[in-house]
Amino acid sequence: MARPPRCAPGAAPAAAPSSVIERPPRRILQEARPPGMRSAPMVRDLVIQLFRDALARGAAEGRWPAPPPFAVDAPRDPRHGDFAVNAAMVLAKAAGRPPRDLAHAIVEAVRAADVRGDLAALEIAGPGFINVRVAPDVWFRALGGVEQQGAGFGRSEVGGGRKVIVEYVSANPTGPMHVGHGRNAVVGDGVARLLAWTGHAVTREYYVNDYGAQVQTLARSVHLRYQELHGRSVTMPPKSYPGEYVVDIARDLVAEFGDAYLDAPERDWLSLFRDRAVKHVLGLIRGDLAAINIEFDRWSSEKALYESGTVDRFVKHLEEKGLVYVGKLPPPKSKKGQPPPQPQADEEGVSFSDDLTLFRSSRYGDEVDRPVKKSDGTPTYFCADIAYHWDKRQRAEVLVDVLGADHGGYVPRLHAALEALGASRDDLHVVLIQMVNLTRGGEAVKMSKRAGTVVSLREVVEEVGRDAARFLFLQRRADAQLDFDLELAKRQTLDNPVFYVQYGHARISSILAKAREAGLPEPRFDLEAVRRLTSPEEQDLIRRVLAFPDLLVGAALSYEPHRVAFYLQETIAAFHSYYTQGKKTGERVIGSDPLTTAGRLYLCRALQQVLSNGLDALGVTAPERMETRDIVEEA
RNA sequence: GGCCCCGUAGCUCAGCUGGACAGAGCGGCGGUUUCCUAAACCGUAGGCCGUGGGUUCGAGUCCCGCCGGGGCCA
Repeated sequence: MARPPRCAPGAAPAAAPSSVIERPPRRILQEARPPGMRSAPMVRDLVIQLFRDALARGAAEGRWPAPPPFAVDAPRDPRHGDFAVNAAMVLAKAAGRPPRDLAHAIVEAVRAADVRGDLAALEIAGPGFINVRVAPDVWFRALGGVEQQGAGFGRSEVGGGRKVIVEYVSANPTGPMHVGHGRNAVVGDGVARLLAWTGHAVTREYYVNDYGAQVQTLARSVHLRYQELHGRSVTMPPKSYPGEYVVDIARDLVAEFGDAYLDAPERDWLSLFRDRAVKHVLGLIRGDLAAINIEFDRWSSEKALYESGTVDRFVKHLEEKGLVYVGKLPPPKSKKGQPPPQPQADEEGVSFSDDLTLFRSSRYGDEVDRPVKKSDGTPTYFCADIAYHWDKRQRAEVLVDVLGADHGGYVPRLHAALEALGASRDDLHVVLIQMVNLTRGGEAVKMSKRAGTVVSLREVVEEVGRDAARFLFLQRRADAQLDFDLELAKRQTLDNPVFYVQYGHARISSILAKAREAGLPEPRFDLEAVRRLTSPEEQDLIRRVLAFPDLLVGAALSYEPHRVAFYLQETIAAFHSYYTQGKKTGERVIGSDPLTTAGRLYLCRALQQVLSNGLDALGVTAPERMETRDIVEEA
């Protein structure tokens, strides 16, 4: 079994998508909308509650069977009202009645339940949808929640304080981070932020592979450079780390130990050189991460798992549970017309001819049983990794691993391990990160690990800036290949999405500043004022603002931070459109009527808050103002 | 050879765990400015959602086959 690097090799040229889309654990979804758990009443919840009550009463009175889960969604077409409810359609079969017929009955029941008159209209449409139009005042009142919660608007408790460990990056400590690692880091951090926003107790964790073959190779590379610094000429073998940072490490060792290890046997220096090298490289990685504003709560060392005896105890545990046996791996199938394959050890020194200790993962959905101990009795990488996952599972209820997409094949055995050990496979959710293709003005930036032309994350961040790097990494679903154009990322124009969104925030801030200069009162929530927000554009913006908390819940529970990026772009586009619309009439936000102006300013403030909170959830800054650049007219 | 993923507008991609006529950005074409940022907006062209079946009241979304691209195990 190969020892997998834990991050996507973003440097590989022209690779295509491969992914496993996993769904959030079911039990979280079911608890996703506990009634009354939000501090501010959300409009959608109100509709759900009214339908639930009405359906429950009807069922109790025997008018129809107990309702299955039904959907309350905002329809794409605003003519279909504020929400479309499919309750009649999902209930029709069990009730033995045509959907539209049943819909009439349900509408009657909901009308009866709506004692406060929160619903302005209920219509039956199409195959049996019930289109709901909420009374305008319900929307207006809900807008007060934005001011009330401020920087916390959008926070929810759907996580119920559940402990989640998000493991991401976990790049081998053998060199600085490259762009592929960067995407993993930013997505992982985005997932962690979203989970925190939705009431989970999040630990961000980095698994340091500081024990196996890779870091020994690093140590040997350092030793070669160490010899070189003593005036010997060396050639770096193909499987070594030639980077300049390796020379730095060697230089430190020369300064400290002189030539003490120049001709010493490997056993004298290997672990010393390894430990020094790992420490140095982790410093580099920490710096790379800091440059994009990422910090971990915990660095878990593979080596420490061995040294503390955790791995040995874990193997004993597997033996006691009868989950392992001694046997051989099935030999690889020989192709037609080709000689049978010869036993050949893989990177970790495992061959199908060896007697291995195998974990019965095939009982739990894996293709074959996986070795946990090699023929010499030493544990495999996989063994330590499941020991680590088991340890994490003791510390948290839900685990998230952010892995490179080339680890798709690794996922079933992790699931198998959790299930075998008495947890649920759904306790671990894996986010697979696809390749990053770096381009500059449309031209592919050629990268090759072997040729040493991999572009480092640091270079990219220094060139395009932290915010652009973060936002663009979150622009796409994690499991879709990402084209990252350095030229575009750097551009300070509207075709750069991060700029577009940030500019929107700055523009709104500048409008609010203008109002302040004009001596207008600070925008506060005032029902009378916001009731003036009746234009289609304003109504649309109100609904967008109030959809924000639900958006965060959906993004968090499906581990998809890219949804937030899309939401922000769409929302600010709607504002720009509204603003320009007003320009035609000569009156945009600040107008002649004080009450209307107050309502519009409050809407601006609410939008500003939502943009700022959304950007925060992505770890991107929300600037108050942006430098006005002179527009050079081209003659 | 076995397993897995992907295939939506010229390009890059969304599509909220099946819902009502398929969306955005870029690019193309045509417009809008007495600034509370035109670093913006509006309009227009462009898609048998790879393909053939199936499930369903209803499929871009779920199931099976095929074609094409990729990944993992070998």
